[in-house]
This record gives sequence, structure tokens and C-alpha cells, in this order.
Amino acid sequence: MARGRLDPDRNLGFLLHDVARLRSAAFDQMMRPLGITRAQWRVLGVLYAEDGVTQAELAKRIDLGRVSLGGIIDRLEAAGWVARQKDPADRRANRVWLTDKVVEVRRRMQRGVDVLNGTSLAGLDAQRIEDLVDALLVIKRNLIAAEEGRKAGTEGRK
Amino acid sequence: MARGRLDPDRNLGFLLHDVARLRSAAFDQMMRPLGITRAQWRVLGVLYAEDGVTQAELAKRIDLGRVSLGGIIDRLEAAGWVARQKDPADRRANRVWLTDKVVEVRRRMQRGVDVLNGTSLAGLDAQRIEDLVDALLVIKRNLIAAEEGRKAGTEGRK
DNA sequence: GTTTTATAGTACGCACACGTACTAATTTGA
DNA sequence: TCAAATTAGTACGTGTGCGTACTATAAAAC
Repeated sequence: MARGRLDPDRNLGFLLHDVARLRSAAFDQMMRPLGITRAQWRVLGVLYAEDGVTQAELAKRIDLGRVSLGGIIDRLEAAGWVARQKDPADRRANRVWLTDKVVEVRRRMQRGVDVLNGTSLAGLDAQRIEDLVDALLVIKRNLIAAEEGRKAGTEGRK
Repeated sequence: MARGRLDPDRNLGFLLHDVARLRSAAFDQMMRPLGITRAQWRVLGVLYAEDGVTQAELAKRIDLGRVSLGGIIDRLEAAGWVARQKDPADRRANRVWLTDKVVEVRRRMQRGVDVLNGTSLAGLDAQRIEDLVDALLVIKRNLIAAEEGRKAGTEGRK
């Protein structure tokens, strides 16, 4: 009977906001020796699977704006973790490559992430984690659909 | 057998990050007519329950740094949603009060939030939402405990 | 009663993410 | 073929949140 939004501690919106913020802070603090932030790790995660992709492709894969991604790549490049290379076939595009340096520390970074996940997920068994992931995936897809609806609406009004 | 972290789309850390970010963007866009952001709404949510509290108390209730909170209150105050008042009994402290203006639009804001929640939670029944909230609460408490561990560690090293 | 410690809040700089507006290059299409 | 539309990326301003360092005030310790 009690609706979630009436109990601030069980309000899903606030909770998502808090958990993401607290996790980011914990991540950044744990990775401080390497100087990698959670957002940079997000980008590196995609590049570990496949590098040499354009910034636009990268932005699409993580559902992130081109501007935000550009800033993250600026900082990754300044720290020597990635390198931009102009695509000769399409001179508008940059292709982003991992450096040897970042390949070397990948294991070390992943261990840090595993420790953080272990800490934050303490007390949740595998099934509850799977359910959590499933629920979040539903929400993510709903939000992406709504976002695209808004974009289409804006364009239609041009 | 497959570990979550190996499938980027099911990686809990990335997922939390994405869902929180997408939801923030959707919130801010929906509330743009009023100019309220999700972080400001978070603060107003506490003040609706009880206003006239100090900034430090407010920060504690939201698990937010004093500096971050100060910035949010700056913007809320500039927009006329809240007012700071020096505590005469403790001249270090500011007490934060809601204005009549914000009380008047509360219902309108809440309706917007309800719409957003309806959209993002489409396809999840009440039980799955409860389970999601429970799991997030566990994670939040784990992260707060870890954060306090780090703080204590730092202080001990002084 | 004075010194020390703790607390409330701000100042400043950084990272991140957004939106809008712009340049440069490519593709479409009339 | 050449103008119009699209795409890749950057520049700039704003909001959020962190950490560190600072001032002012209050509380505790001696």
C-alpha cells in the first residue's frame, strides 16, 4: 500500500542517484594511484573490446553525447592512455587507439574494480544480482526509448 | 558461469552509471519549464519533510558533501525556491527554509516525477520494483560503510 | 580563562555530462 | 554538378559532485 515515493529512503530515483554517486566516488578514490576515473574506465572498457573506432561510434556504444565523450578522450589522451588518429578515408573522423601503457595496467585496474564490486555487493547472492541487472536493463531501455522519443519530437518541430 | 563483468551490457557498474545518467537527463529535461534539476529536487524532497534545518544536517541526510550541497542551495536560493537564514543561537550555521513559491508548485513537480517514474518503470511489476529497491539499499549501505572506513583510515593516519 | 579541537560554511580547482552553436568534411539529390 | 542536408568533432557555458584549504564560531581540555 505504501508507495515508494512517500518513503524517501525507498524512493527509487533518489536511490539510483545515491548509489551511482557513492560508487563513482569509491571508484575514483580506489583508482587514484592510476588516475583513472569511472567515466574513463567506461570508455576504456569499450576500447578493450575493440579499439580504432571513431569517437562517434564510441559515443553511440555508451549512449553518451559527443561532447562529453570528447572531454573524456581529451583527458585519457593527456594521461597517455589512448591516442587519437585522423582517419585518412574520412577526414572529419578521429579513430581512438589504446596505448601500450594502458594495455599493461589493464589487469591491475580490473582487480581494483573486482574489489569494489565485491565490497558493494556484499550480502547479495548471484540470483539477486542477476535480477537487479535485469531490472536495471529494463529501466535503461525505457529511458533510452523515451530519450529518442524526445529527440524525434524536437526534430519534428524544426 | 558467465561473470557479469565480462558482458559489458550486463556489467552492474556501467549499468548503474548509465541508468542514473539517463534518468538525470530525462528529469532535467522534463522539469526544464520549472528549472528544477534532479539534485535540487533531492534537496527539496528533504525540506518538504522538514525545513529550517542546517546545511550540515541536510548534507548528512542526503549523504552529500557540504561543498556540493552548498552549491545546490546557492542555485535554489538564486531561483527563489529556498532562503537561508543565519541561526542566532549558532552564528556559524545557516538554516534553510522553503519559500511560498516552492510550496505552490510542489504538486506540479511531483506529477512530473510520477510521469517519469511511470515511463522508466514500464514493464516492471510492483514486486520486482520492491526487490530492486531492496537490492539498491543493500549496495548503498555497503558503499556508505566503505566510505566511512576510508574516512576513518585517513583520520587515523594524521 | 586560555588554548586546543571540532564544526559550519565558503573558495577554488578538477572531472563529468548536458545543450547549443559552430567549423570542416562528406553525402545526397535536384 | 553543385547546392542542401548530414555527419564528425570542437568551443563555450551551466550544473553537479569531489577534494583540499581556508575563515569564523563554538565546544572541550587544560
